[in-house]
Amino acid sequence: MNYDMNYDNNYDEINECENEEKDEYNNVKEKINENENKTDKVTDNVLYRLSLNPNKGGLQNVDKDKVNKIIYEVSKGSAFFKNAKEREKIHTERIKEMKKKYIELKKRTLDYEKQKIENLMKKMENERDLSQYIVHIDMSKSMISTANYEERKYGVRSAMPGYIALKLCKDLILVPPRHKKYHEVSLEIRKVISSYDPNYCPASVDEVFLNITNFLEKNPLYTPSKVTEEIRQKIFEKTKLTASAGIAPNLMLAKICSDMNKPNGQTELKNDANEVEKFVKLLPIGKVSGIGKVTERTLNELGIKTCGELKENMIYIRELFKPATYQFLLNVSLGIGKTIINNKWERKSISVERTFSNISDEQELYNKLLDISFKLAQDVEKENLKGKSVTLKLKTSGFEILTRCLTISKFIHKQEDIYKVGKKILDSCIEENPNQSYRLMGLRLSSFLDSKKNISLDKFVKIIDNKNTVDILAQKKEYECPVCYKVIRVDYLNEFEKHVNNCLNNVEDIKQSEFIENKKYNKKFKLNDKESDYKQIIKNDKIDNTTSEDYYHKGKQRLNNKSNNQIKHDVSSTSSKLICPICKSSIFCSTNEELNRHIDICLNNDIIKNYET
DNA sequence: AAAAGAAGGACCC
DNA sequence: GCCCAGGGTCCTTCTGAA
Repeated sequence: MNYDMNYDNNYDEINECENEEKDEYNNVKEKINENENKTDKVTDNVLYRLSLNPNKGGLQNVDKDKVNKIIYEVSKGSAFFKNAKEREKIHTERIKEMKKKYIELKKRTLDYEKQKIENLMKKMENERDLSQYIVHIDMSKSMISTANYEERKYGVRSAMPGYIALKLCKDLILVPPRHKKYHEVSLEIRKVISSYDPNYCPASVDEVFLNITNFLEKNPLYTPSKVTEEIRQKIFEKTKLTASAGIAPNLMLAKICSDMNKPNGQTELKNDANEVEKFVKLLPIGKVSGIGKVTERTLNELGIKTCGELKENMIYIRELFKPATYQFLLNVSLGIGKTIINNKWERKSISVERTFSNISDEQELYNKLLDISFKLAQDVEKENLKGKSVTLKLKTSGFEILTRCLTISKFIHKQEDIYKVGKKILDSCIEENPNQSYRLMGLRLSSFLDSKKNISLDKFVKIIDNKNTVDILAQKKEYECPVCYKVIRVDYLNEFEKHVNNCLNNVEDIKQSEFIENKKYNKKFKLNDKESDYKQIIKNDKIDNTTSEDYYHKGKQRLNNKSNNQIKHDVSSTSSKLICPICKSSIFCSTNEELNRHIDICLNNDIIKNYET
């Protein structure tokens, strides 16, 4: 079967393929039912979940029949399969509810709403930005670790468990990925690409977005497809790797296009409203990045297979889905996407997780935690991060995933500290469910203290001006410390700076106060037994009375102050007056936002210093 | 009362 | 001989309060 569709010329082919897929799917289903004598819907859907996704590239010429059967037979009865079934049941239930609602909605006329939504869509279409030429380059199919094209012919996909892959393809040799090589290669590629757009954005190891609009302007002899051709050619020369590419007026469409001519070809969607509409109308929703298995099936069950059908049904989508999803789907249905490439990525979390053979023994679990905390601390150090939220992730032997998160008031990065917090969570998990055995454990650090990003003095000055209270260059003023969340009164900025430095230095250790502050956590995780418990867990951590007092107050303060814009200057107000644990100055909190700004400022104390002199 | 934090999911590569 | 990863992001729902 040929899934190599050419969207530029033949749109009908898409529909044909869709039907063929469906037929084939039913075919497999029947065969399995024959063998297994099972006809329940759940199995049916689980199969859908486990089956190959025919939308993805590189799967033409695969005997999907056979592949699906093998996957099914090897998987059935496993804990994984049972879990998939369970999840599927829940999903199916959800869909049933939606359908009911959908039918109800269809009975109503909704003329007014329809009009409204149509107007909105028209407006969006009119404002469609067609001025940009975005290119998406995808190398993944030529270099990715587990499933290359040869293997794919056998139906092997990445993330497939080895034993299944081996059944599919007896001669399969699992080659360990060579990350170094990847790195070198991707550097080469990026070098090439940056000459066409210095602001390109690496979307992943093997994917890149770039905007060639500027290049085209400067080189009028080129056409978009010619530029892309050249890029791919250069990449090939340098790395001997093929790449597929998509050219379109926005990121979303470019990505879809790059998927259409794999592994070594390109597809262009012209910057023309009619072309885009035509393209989108017949586009299967599953092709869109962001619509995965679940959403695809949900929409399918509502009779929506293409973006065109999606567009027709937006009124119902609006009622059936949550606002963010609705907004997303609305854009999708119109083929509207981002036209600006944002290459500024900042990480929000960092994590390590490991799968292992089932463990129920407490001690072994703690050992795993130790290992993982080491690995995480290493990574954290490499990235030079400090965070104050630690999340423990566990997967039971039955493939159920649970995550528990604990946020403390200090930013941590050291292995011992990560371990301490992780252990606290693990303790409570074990207590909750003593004999549970697990097959995976993970730790994540988040809520970072960002020391470099986004801190400019301008911002600070502006904020202060807006508030019309403090001038940065004036003296005897109040500043909010970004670390301790408090307002400091100082005569000179360097005092303030000193304060911040102190705060930053003290960020290191987790003290008892950290845990005490987190009352909710204490309750939930049964940590009321303070002294004895803490002494064991946090060894060598002396309790600084002032500090713990203050943090306690701070926690209280924050809760008290949620909404009010109160009293920045009322020194006598007991509820708002705090002593900074670091510099011992009186401080006055109002909103968290302000406190955050304060943080930025403190972190930037170098700049402040320069400014001052 | 609103904002935030926690837990759970869906998705992507 | 093992026996469906691991690293991220974003969205949604629930909770809750000294």
